[in-house]
Amino acid sequence: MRERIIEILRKNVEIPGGVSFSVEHPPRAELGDYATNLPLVLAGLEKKQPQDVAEMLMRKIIDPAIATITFSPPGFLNFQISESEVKKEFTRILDGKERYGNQSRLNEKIQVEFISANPTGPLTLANGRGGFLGDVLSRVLASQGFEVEREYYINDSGNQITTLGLSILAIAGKVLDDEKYYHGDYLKEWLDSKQTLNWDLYLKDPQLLGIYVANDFVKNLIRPVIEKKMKINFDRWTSEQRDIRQSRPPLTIEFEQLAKSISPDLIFDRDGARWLKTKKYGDDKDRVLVTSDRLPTYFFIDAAHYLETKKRGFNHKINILGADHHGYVSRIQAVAKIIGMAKSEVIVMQLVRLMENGVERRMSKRTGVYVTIDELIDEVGLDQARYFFLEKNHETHIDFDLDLAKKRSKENPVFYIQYAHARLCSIFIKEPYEKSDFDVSLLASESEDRLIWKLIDFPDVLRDIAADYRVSRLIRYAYELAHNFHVFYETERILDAAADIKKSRLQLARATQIVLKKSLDLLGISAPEEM
RNA sequence: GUCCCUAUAGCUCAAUGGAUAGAGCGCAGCCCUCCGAAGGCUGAAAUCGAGGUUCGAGUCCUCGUAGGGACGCCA
Repeated sequence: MRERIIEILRKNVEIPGGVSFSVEHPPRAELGDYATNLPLVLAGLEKKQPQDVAEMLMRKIIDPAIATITFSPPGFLNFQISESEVKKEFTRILDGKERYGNQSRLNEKIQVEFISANPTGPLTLANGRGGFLGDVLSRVLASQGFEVEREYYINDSGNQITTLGLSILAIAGKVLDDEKYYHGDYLKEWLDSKQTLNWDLYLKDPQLLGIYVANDFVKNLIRPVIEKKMKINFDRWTSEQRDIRQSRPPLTIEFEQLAKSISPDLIFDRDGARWLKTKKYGDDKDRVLVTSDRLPTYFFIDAAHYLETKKRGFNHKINILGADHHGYVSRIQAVAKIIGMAKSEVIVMQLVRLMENGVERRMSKRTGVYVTIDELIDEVGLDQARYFFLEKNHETHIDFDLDLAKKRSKENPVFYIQYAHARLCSIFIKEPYEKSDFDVSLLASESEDRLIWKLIDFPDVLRDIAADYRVSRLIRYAYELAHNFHVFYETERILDAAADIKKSRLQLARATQIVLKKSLDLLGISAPEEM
């Protein structure tokens, strides 16, 4: 509906290009359904009084969707939407059902890479946070017409894999233990599950053992948790080893040649190493591609990975990373520019701190005492876990209160939303839904009006999320929708109202059920029919 | 030392530069002869500090203060 207002404004008024103005709900409902600051904006531009501009605009804006226009100081126009237009939008919900709020296909491919945890152990809470964000964001983007690929990148080679192999050797007593090795119980469990191992081979090549362990971890510790516990599915599990390092012809060489073709000095040798001049693209220093030991760095491989993504037709990539990677952002964005990817975004998730009895419990992959995401889901439930992680914007730190999360308290916001859905379902158990005509003018009480407007906002919410990736908006939306419904339900009678009113209220309840269910589906939170 | 994130009610969080800063928890109360009280309603309570930009700043800029994080030819 907001887009419709903007359209109407542009159709009736000549607005210079590049001028940005707002269309939003006014702070108080009695002012109108939508408000714009256009008079203020244009007055500033044309050096006129906002009120004069507003009066001129009020004469010009004519559209059947707009019933009345009023001016309010210092320079806003308030619109009241006509009843017929409200009914039209309302009907779109009932007819569109679960497709309400979707946009038509755009023919634009986006890759969302997320989680991509090191395969050296089970998934942490931070992995969980990024996972839920990527999952919901992918679904919202798909609803807005983008062709989305969800990618999990397995870092199954490199130094941390060698360390993993050495860690097993240390636990088996074959090499001396070291502080930098991994020490979690899961390593011992892996070792115990193996009858015989070719120690001579692995002592000679610890990375070989690391690859073996990492593959097992992905297969047994990571992938089942993602798919079965977190209920997240990926379109592509990309292996660093298989898909990037062993690509023929080598992607790394292709990247290097591409960089050289842009400018020969982008690649240079210094101190026996090979460098990429990322500084030229906004990084604070240049970065090494090949070490003086002639080994490609993780960064070089990642550059090759970006190139591979681009070559498969993606001109837009969203990469969701943990907070510890923030120093990595500018160099990978430099790569995106070099390979000519049109849009590249890196979302850095801020930390999750685990609080227990008022004190922080350290999370570390190397101590083996941190709480894993599957453990958390087992304790608090998937719906709760998703809600807690998605509730806050990705740039805020989360203090995850374990005690509170474990408590299945009645005041829980998840139950609040689910209860609204269960209440709706119970209405239609008593009175099976039938499509019928209805009269919006009979839904004129404050609680009904608010509920209707909340429903109509839904497509705008999805549109906003697709633009700024703030998935927490959808959590808020679902909560507010549930609240508006609860108020409506407490204030107005549905089943024992007069026949014509009942008919209209049942349509309103139906529309609410549709949108609430869809919101929960997008969030990956279950919508129980009874509880 | 450099860089990133954060600072709003007792606590956890909202608020595309817009009108009287909103919720939940907690606290003090009220509402089931009535479609599900896992609900509704009422009340007390807040923008870290100092400048600046703007018709207008919680929001943008500068400088402080405080908390968290990152700074390797590791990944």
